[in-house]
Amino acid sequence: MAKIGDMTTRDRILDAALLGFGTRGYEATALDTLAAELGIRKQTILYWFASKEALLDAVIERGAIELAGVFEAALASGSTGVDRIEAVMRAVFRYAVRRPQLLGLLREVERLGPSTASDLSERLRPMIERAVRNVANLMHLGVVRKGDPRLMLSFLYSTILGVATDLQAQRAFGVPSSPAGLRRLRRELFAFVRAAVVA
Amino acid sequence: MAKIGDMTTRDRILDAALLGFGTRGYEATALDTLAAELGIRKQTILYWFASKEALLDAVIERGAIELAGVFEAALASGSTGVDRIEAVMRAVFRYAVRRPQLLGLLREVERLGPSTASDLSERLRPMIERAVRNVANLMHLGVVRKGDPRLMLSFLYSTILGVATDLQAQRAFGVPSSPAGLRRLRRELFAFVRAAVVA
DNA sequence: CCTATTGTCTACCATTTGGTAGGCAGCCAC
DNA sequence: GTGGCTGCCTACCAAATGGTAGACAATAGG
Repeated sequence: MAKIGDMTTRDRILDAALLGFGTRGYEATALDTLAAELGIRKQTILYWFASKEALLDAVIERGAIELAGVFEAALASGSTGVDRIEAVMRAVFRYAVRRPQLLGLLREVERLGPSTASDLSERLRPMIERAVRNVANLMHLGVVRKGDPRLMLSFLYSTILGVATDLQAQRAFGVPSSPAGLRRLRRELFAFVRAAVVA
Repeated sequence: MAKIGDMTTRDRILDAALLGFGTRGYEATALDTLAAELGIRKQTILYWFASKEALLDAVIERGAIELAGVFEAALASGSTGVDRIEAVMRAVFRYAVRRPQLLGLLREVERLGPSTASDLSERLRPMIERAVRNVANLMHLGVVRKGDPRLMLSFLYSTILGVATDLQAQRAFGVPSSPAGLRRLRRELFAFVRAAVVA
C-alpha cells in the first residue's frame, strides 16, 4: 500500500469521494472527475474499489465508524440529563464544522434510499436504539418533555442535520463562516434545542 | 396546447419532472426515463422545454408560485403571535403531506446550489424577509424567545423540511403512513416547535 | 381545398460514464 | 538475477444521455 505525502492512495480516494458524493451527489460525481482531482487515472480508483457503488459503500463504512466514534466519545464524558443530549449535539456540531462533508453524505445516502448495499441506517441502528432508551428514560424522569422519544430524536436529527447541511452548502459555494458567526450559530442552536427538549 | 385526459402535456411533464427531480435527484433522472413514465418520447419533452435545465427551471418556477400561495393563504387567516407561526407551519405541513415531492425538490435545489438559473432562494426572498420581520416583532413583544430571528427561522425551516423529507423518503420506499401516525407526528412536531419558540 | 401551424415521433449524433483487458515499472524473496 | 506481486497506467468499449434534424399527421383558417 504505497504512500504519497504520508497518506495512502486508498484513503485519498475515500476522502475525495466523501467530498464529492457529499456535496455534488453520488450520480453527479463521475469517477473521472474524482480521479482528475486526485491527479490519478480512473482505473486506479477501480483498482482499489471494484465499482463506483463499492466505493460509496466504503465511504459510508468509514463514515459510520468515524461518526460512531464521535458519539461514543461524547457519551463517555459522563454528563447526565439534558446535558447528556447537549453533550452529544455539541460533539456532533464540532465534528460537522470540522468535516461538513460527512453530514452531507448522510443526507445524500438518505436520498439514495435503502437500495444502497451498505445500509447506513442499519449500521447506526444500535446507536439509535440506545439513544431512544436514553431519551425515554429522561422523559420518564420528568427531565425531558414527554412524548414519543423516537419522534423527538427524529426532530433533533432533522434540525441539526439541516443546520450542518446549510453550513456545508454555504461553505461549498464560497460563503465564509467566521468563527464569531459560528459561535453565535452554535449558541442559538443549542438554546433552540434545549427549549424544545426540556420539560 | 393539446389536452390528454383533461391535463396539458406540458403540465404532465412538469408533474413527472417534479416527482423525479424531487425523489431521485436531478442528475439521476434521465429525460428518457421521464418520457417512458409518461408514455411519450423524450423529444416531446424537448419540444416543450428547450433543455433539461429549462425543465428544472420551470418546475422550480411553478413550485415557488404554489408554495408562495400556501404561505399567503396561511397568513391571510389572521391569527396572531405564536399561533401565526403555527398556522404557517400547519399549512406547510398539510401541503407537504399532500405533495411531498415539492419539499424534496426544495432540498434538491438547495444541494444543486445557486448555479441554477432560476435561483429559488432568490424568488422566495420576499417571503423570507417578511417572516424575519414578523418573528423579530414577536421577539420584541416578548412572545417569542429572544435571539436572531433569521437563525430561528433557519432552525424551523430545517426541522420541518427534514421531517417532510423523511416522510417523502419513507413513502417513496413503500413505508405506508397511516392517518393516525401522521396526526401523531403532526401533534408532536408542533409541540416540539412551540416549546422551542415560545418565550 | 389548400396552406400553415402545432404536437409528436423516428432517426441520428457527440459526449460522458462505468467498466474491462492487459501492459509495464518497481520491488521483494529467493 | 529472475520470477512474481503490487500499484498505476494506456487503450478500448458498450451503454446511456442530452440534444439536433427533420418527417408526418392532425387541425385550423381563409
